Amino acid sequence: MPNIAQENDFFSKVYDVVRLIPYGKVTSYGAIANYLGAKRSARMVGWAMNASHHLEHKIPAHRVVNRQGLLTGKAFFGTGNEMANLLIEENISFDKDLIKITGLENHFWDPMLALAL
DNA sequence: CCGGTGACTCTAT
DNA sequence: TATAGAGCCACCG
Repeated sequence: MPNIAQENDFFSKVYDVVRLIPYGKVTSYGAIANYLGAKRSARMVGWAMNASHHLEHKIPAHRVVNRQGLLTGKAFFGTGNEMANLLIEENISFDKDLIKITGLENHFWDPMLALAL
């Protein structure tokens, strides 16, 4: 059972959960928000990810996609298909456009279940 | 303190 | 199957 640091900041909680995403797995903004008790606040999770770029802490933000498995944040990884490439290296299957995960259910990691709230 | 902003998601048309 | 609108709420200036 992983231990989530008792962070008071919403962002920090988000980061904690994202860091716990296992290799080869992905989750959604909404799932994280839901786990944190703010299921309608997926936007905040996305925003935290945006801010994470500015941090020194490494966050596997590429493992966080939207509910459809769409790489809505790929542009934030700068050039090319870096985000998709990172995921492909983790055996995540993509469609030909390298923008959407196929068989998302196979790769989905739900913090609510995995962390057995 | 107030309001704009957003890497989302759900619902209705 | 698409598109559009509304709700959501922490952060920053």
